[in-house]
Amino acid sequence: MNHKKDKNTADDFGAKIQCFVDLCRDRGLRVTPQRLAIYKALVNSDEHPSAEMVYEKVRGSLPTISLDTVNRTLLTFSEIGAAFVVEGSGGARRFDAGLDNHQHFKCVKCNRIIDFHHEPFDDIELPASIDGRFTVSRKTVYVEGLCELCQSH
Amino acid sequence: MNHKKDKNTADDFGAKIQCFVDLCRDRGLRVTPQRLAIYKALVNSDEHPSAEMVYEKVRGSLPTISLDTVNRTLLTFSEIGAAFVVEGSGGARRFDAGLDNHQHFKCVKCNRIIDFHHEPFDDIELPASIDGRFTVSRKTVYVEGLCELCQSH
DNA sequence: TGATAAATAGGAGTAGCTACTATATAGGTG
DNA sequence: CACCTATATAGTAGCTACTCCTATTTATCA
Repeated sequence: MNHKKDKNTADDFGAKIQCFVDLCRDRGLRVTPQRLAIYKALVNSDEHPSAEMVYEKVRGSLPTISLDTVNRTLLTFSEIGAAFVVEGSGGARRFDAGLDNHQHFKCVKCNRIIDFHHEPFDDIELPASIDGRFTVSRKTVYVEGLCELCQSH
Repeated sequence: MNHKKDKNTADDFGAKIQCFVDLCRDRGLRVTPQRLAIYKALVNSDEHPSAEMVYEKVRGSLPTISLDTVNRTLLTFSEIGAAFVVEGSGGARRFDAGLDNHQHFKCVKCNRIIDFHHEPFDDIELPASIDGRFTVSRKTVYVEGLCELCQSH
């Protein structure tokens, strides 16, 4: 279930890297030592790191790498599908008066957050592994994509 | 369905404000003109504003208010339950290699993001109002609360 | 109405990007 | 297999979104 709990076997790991290299070539991206190191650091992390966290890891093998390269590279990865940005993270904190039950759709282009309401989502049943282990204060369905204004470009 | 589509009637609005005033008093918080103005701006907004956006609105009636006050006040509101922070917003961008289907639990105290996997969540059915209107690139169940380490304090 | 604990304004400091430019290099080509 | 060139990188500067601090103001209660 937890795909990162134990160290990946050498074969697993090699396969993932090969996959990644193929993906880069496929998209016409060069396979640089920086990109490889950043990808490895990301795959070997189980904390959903920020750019800063990846930067600290990668500096072990590439001491002169810059934080900007790490950030840019991680964004590039999310464009080619080698990684993704954890939902809602990044950018300014947003507030909601929370007057009614609703869920959020976020446009990844213009950053608008649009409410919608689908009753079945109002009371999601969490598995016991979560409910028992953590104190849950909020659970919701979260949707991302392009809003109607931004898709017409 | 969309609770903010039309202007609230004067009565609705008055009731909300009264509710808010009662809540403040209940929690021993003073009802200041700043707090009222900020709350009104939030309730009348349908964009899930950032502190900056609320700041711009409130400056109309309180030209000398500071951004820090707006930020601090909005956070106070979320502590007393008069508002809440939109899931995942705020803080640094976080990355995920996305090798398996999984959902995220975020600890609001230590900011760790912990994977969990519950198969029924892998393919959530969105209502037609969303699927038809937007280009959806990502949909997930998102859970927030206190992790096992942080609840023991 | 006066006292006081709480709240605010303003400014300084910090984190996390983001844009820019000169240098370096991956990978195709002859 | 050395060269060429478009792509990528390092380093720096600038910007946004907070966050912390302190002096001043003010909502509330006696």
